Amino acid sequence: MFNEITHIHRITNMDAIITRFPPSPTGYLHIGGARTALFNWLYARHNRGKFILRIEDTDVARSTQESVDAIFDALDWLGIDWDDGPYYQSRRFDIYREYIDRLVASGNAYYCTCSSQELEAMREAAKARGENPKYDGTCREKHLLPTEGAVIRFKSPQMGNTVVEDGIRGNIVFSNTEIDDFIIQRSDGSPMYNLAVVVDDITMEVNTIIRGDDHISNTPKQILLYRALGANVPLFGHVPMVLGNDRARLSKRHGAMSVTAYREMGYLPDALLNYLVRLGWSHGDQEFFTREELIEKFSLDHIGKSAGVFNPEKLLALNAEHIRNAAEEKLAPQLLPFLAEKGISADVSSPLLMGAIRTLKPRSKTLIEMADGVEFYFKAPETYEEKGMKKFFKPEGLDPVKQLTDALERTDAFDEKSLEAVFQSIMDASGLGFGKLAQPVRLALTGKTVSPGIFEMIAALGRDETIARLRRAISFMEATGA
RNA sequence: GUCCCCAUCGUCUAGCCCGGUCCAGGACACCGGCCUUUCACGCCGGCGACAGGGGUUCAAAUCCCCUUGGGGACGCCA
Repeated sequence: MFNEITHIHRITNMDAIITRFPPSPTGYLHIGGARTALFNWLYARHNRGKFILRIEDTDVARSTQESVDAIFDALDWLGIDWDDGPYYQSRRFDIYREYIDRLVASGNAYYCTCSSQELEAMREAAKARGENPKYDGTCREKHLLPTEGAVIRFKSPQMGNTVVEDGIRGNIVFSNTEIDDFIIQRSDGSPMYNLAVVVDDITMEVNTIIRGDDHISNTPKQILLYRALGANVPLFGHVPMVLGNDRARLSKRHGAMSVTAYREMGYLPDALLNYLVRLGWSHGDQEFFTREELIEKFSLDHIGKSAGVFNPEKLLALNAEHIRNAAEEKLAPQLLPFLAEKGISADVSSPLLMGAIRTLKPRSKTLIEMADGVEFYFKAPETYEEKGMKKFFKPEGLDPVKQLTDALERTDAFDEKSLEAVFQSIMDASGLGFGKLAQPVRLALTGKTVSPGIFEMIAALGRDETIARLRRAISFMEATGA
């Protein structure tokens, strides 16, 4: 795919790969955009190249500062950093003007005064003829001078082909008859997309463009622009798009599509990154990747060509796996906000938090689930689960629980091994099975019938709190006649 | 409508470029079982795909063509 020949031929500056991510700030950063950013970022990082962030806000009417901030926020959370920028196209109009002037001067562009009604009529006429709807070239040879309200069009060749050498798909041939004289400058003097990107990529020396395959049809136009401007054409790689479960292009109706929504739902950025990159890229049978592995192993030649369906369930499973594999110290700061929501303020590095996280890691698919599971460590139970009480707070269990509590009070070591020995001695003495002893204790400690393993949990909770909770439960049992 | 892209289990994919080792491998989901103090984790097993048709070849998931299906673009949006 990206073979040696292609590299030597296309990229003249051999020592650095320069990629970019150019979002237009018309909303939050969505899943698809994040994936594109990720591919470019990974490719640059893998090759020790440069990654540029550029805000494409030439459409002043639709661009907002809130969107810009939301994009920064999302990229920051994902840990996608940039080496250059952010550039704002809205601040580069002088540069575009200069290049447009060059195009007009060299006869590669011309002024056009056709009205939108006329344009609409042309498209209809072309369609009626069974052709691709396009501008018919009315003003092409008029040599119009700049006038109020005139646009500038690129004079594209009417014969021959333009071929896109795509690093992922190979060559894609377009007949130039399909490419019309597209507008490069609006009547208000602002540049249009195709012109602005090309000028930016030329001036920023971007030599590798990885983007969604919805841009394929723009590519021949851009190549024509590069040539007219006498610039080197960069290497293109069009990655397949992400679809919703109905195989339609991803949109809001497919559920949570903003990157930050996943932060709020308790996902780890590394899990989202892992999922997104695997949607379209593969490395043999490997499914789980750390961020470092991704940088090390990412390459363009294992990007598939077909569109993929976004599967939230697989993302969830991957998130669980990342939680399981993450260090407690790494999870703690990310968990804090979720605990805060429950009114729990914990010290990031407290032994209690570390222990709590350790016991919940294998049973939490999200940080929200983890926060729920961790809650009891910080809040002693105020009530006991109804069906648990009926089942486990029974008279015959009272005595063993008392004995266990006394025994725990006399125990120095509070590690899992010692705790197991203490339990064993009570079981031996009372003749009770493990479950008969463990379940009442679990209920006493957590208020619930479901929790982490009894020994790891007690070890994490600590002696004082464990005994206090057991005593409280004993009084409760005695008071209710259990 | 015109042009372009794509096509392996329900989904993400390995394999395809360099045909035989593939009666197609992994993962998610689902179903069984094991482990077990609860819930998970983990482990074992099951279900499940080369879109269809033509070629080429001793041999095709792999190469070629057609059909069908899906997606994208066609804007004074990006």
